[in-house]
Formats: sequence, C-alpha cells, structure tokens
Amino acid sequence: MNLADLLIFLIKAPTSTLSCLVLSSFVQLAKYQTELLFTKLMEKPSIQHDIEDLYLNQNEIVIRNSHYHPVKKCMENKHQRFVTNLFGIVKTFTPKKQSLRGTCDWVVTVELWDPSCHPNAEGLRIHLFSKTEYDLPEITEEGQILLLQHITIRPYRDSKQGLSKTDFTYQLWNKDLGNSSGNTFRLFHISTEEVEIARLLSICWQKHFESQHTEIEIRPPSIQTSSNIGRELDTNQETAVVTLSEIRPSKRFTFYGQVVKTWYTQKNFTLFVTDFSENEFFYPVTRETAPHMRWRGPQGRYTVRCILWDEHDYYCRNYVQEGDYVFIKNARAKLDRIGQLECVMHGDPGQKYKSSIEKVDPSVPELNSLKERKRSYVKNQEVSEDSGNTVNDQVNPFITREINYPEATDITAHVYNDASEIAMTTISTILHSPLSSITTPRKHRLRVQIVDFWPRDLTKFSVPISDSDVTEYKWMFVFLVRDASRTTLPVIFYNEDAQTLFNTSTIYPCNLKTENQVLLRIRERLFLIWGNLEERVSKLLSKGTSSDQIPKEIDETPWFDIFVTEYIPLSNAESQPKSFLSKRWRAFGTRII
DNA sequence: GGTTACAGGGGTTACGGT
Repeated sequence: MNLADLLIFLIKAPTSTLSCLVLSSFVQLAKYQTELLFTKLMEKPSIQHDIEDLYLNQNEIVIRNSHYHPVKKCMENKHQRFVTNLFGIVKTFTPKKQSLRGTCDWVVTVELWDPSCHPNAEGLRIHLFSKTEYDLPEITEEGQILLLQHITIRPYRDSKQGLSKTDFTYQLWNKDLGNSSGNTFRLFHISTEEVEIARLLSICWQKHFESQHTEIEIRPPSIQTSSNIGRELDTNQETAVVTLSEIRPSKRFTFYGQVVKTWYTQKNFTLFVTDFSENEFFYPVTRETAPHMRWRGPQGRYTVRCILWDEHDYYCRNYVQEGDYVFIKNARAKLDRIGQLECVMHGDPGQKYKSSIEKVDPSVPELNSLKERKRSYVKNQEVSEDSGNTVNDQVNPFITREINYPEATDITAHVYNDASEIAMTTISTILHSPLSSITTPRKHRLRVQIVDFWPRDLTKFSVPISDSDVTEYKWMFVFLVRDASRTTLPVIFYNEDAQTLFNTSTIYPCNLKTENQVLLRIRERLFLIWGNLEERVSKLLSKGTSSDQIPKEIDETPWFDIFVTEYIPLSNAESQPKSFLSKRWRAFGTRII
C-alpha cells in the first residue's frame, strides 16, 4: 500500500381451548400422557404458558378429533413422509403467484412458526398449491394465524418442508383475530375451540416478537470481532461452538480448527480442518488407508474437509494458509457420495445462514482446548514410534508451527502504553479479517518494529492547514510497522495521535523547516523508538535504492507495543464499494518516555 | 403423490500437490 495515498485519504480526513375447554382436554390428554406433565400443566397459573407447554411437550395436539403436529415435531420426525394438520403463525411468506413450470398451479409459500419453535429458529416452510389464486389464503402480513389441514411433511435439503395435498383446507385469522378468509371450498369450518387456540397463539406471538422484552432476545447476533468471537454465552444451537467430534450430517455447526491442508480448483477452495478431536464419520486417513498420500497428519478420523464457495472461497484462497487457525460459523455438514462427512460453505450474500470463516490469532483463549488435544495427540505419536516413522514424519509441520511473539522483556523501545485492556493480535490477522468484521471500528494491540515512514523528510511531519488568516500546523505522518507475522501495516499519526506519541510540550506542530530546535527534539525522540532508521533510510536512498526497496528486516530496530484503531473512513464507506483497501489504522495511546 | 415453489448451488475419490 502506498503511504502517500493513505495520507491523502487521511487529509480528507398448552391443551385445547383453555378455560373450561382446557380442562376437558386435559382429561383427554391425561389418558395417554404422563402424570408428570399433567401435574405440571395444572400448576401453571398462566394460560399462555399452558399453550407453550402443550406445543413444546406433546407429539400431537388434538382439537375436535383433528390431530395437529407442532412445527418442531414435524422438523424432527424421523418418518420420511407423513400427512398432518398444522396450527401456527405466519412468520414469513412470499405472495401468491402462478408457477411458471410444471402444472402451473398458483402457489403461496409460508414459513409457519408455533410455540414449539425457538423464536430465533426457522419455522417450517410450506408450499400451498391450488389451481386458482382465489382458493389460496390471502396472506398479507407476518403474524397472521393459520390453520392448515392435509399437509404432507417430507424431507427437503437439511430439513423438512410442507406441501399441500390437493384437498387441503385452511383458516386464516388477522393479527387482531378478525377472520380474513374469503369464500372458497378450501375454508375449514371452525368452532370456538379453534378460535380460542388462535387467540392464545396470537398472545404467544406478541410475547415473542412484538414486545420490547423479546426484541432484545431475538435481535441478530452483534458483529463479532476477533477479540469477542465465541466468548458470549450462547444457548442458541445454531451458533453454539462445538468440537468437530460432535458434528453430524444434515446440520450446521460452528467450530474452531486448524488448517492442515488446502486444495484449490478454479471453482472452489478446500480446507482440511482439524481440532484434534475424533469423529467416527470422518475419513480415517492413515498410511494403510492412503498409502500413497503425502498426508502428514493428523492420522485417523481427525480431519474434516470443508469445501468453500463464493465469498468463503475468495477469502480463504487469498488469506488462509496451512497452519492457520480459523473460526468457522454455520458450516453445513453433509455426507459426500461415498458416505464420508464433509462440510460445505456456500455463498450467502443475504446472510440467511450467517455463515462465515475468519482467521483467528493463535493466542486467543478459545483455542486452548484445541491446543491441549493437540499436545495429547503429538504425545501419543511419540509413544507409537515403533512403526519406524519419526515424529516429524507423522506430525504435519504446519500443525506445530506457531507465531512466537517477542516477549515483553524483548521490548527495547522507550514507550509507555496508556492503561487499556486491548488484546494482542498480529498484523496478518487484522489484515486478513473479512471486511464485514469491521463495520464498526476495532482496537488492537500490536508488538512491532518501525521499518519505514512517510514522508521521508521529517520537516514535513507537520503540515500547514490553511485557514483564512491564520496558518495552523498539524501533525500528519505514517509509520510502516512490522510484527512477528512478518507483515507490515501503515499506521497513521494525525494531530493528537502524534502529540500523544511525542509526549512532551517542547515538541509541537510548526514549520519544521525553520524551527530547527523542535526538529532536533523530534529526531531525539524518534531515535528512542526507531533507532537509527532515519539515517539508514537516508543512506540507502542517497545510494539510489528505490523507495519501495527499503529493507523491511532490521534486527536492531527496537520493539514496542502500539495501539491502533482500525476503521473505514466514513466518506469512503458510504460513497464507494467497500474493499479491503478501504481499511485504515490510526495510532492512539502510545507514548515515548 | 410430490414437477410447479424452494432458489441460491456449482465438486473426484484419500490422490492431486495444481
């Protein structure tokens, strides 16, 4: 990245009807339900809780001899296909339209929710087909209550779907419980029982989706940064972090892992990921099963193949290498054609599945258990050396490679960092974070050396800002810093950032071409954090070394910690497409002493 | 009984090492 460009940017700088109906149905239920549940329901003081319990705990709900399956039971039912009735609430829907192919029926698709579902979880998607549009329910808004009779439940992709039978019937209520259905042969004739259940469902819906309390509960997860990934207590199955030993086909999983092998094609990118836990569904890579494979571990059922498409492909192809640790969210686990478990990450621009991959620092505490299993694995390999293979032969070198930060005792620059709990990270990690993770500014701590600076002329570190009468000077310069990940980052010092760095009133922004004493003090000050960098760079430039060929590996340059804020400039973020190049880093809270 | 509608959406066999 061109330092001058950066500076320019900166300048722009539950039962049936409850009451008496409830009681009569309770008696019915008690005939075949457990005594425990009956007691529990009767103890509930709130009628709303009763219907929630009913939906949550019963396999079927019986209303006037019609059997209704709770949505969750439909999703979990092991039968390949069955026909049922459903009574729930429209969570989302697509307006009715005529199919373009097949028998060109009219169709309306609804996502049906009921109290058996977690508010965050998806409902059951049901397609209602009919020869004419007038025989389909007039669904106009989310939250309408829908009763459906004669719906086939069958597997679809990783879940289940509902398809209307040709003789399906329905009843539809508005949110205010007014009846919204027209006159059609499909209308299911209701009585007071169904009306009462509809009322209770409506109360549940309001409680979960329309009250202020649950807006907090159902809001989407906040954007995660590298420092808070996976740390929050998460009871939602969809985003719970698991070990790879726990993953099973036909579900989505979130996990940490280490990349032990990559493979690319024109169409996709594949990661082979392990967290050193064993999974019986994984392919057992060993010398016996794969005698010719140049596979150096881990040996056995420890590694899952993750096939990445679209944005996941793009990100990993460019930024993830063998040996890196990754945090993989909501990967879809499935069996491949020969029955081995694999994960697939398809593009998800609408973020429906909230799937993502992000590199993580090797030092984050979330990796501790993985590393413990890794130590144990390596130890076991040492014990079984009788096969004649050496440990090095059996253990993938990428598994053992880690980034070693210079110890705090290696810090040689005279610098003080303002007291602040900011996690240490590497430049490589922050440069390779997906853009989506920095829609809000992030703060990082880096352990670095300064390897270059701009402008090269120190007298230009302070620049005049022309106002009408008065000429005011401001600090404006950039350090190129480098860390243990062998990556460089331009860090901007603007105005008070620089004043904080100099940490003395005897250095102030002014015309440094004339204020020689101030310039001298700057040189003395900077010597404390970059040694003789200016002298060395000047010498190289005078010898004709081109500006972009200044060596970036200078052992004697001091090490120190620096705080940076990572952000996307507002003007840039709003007016132009975001790209990795639109990120900026500004120093703060770092003082020379 | 399950094309229409879903979408998305797509890749070979434990190597190949691009």
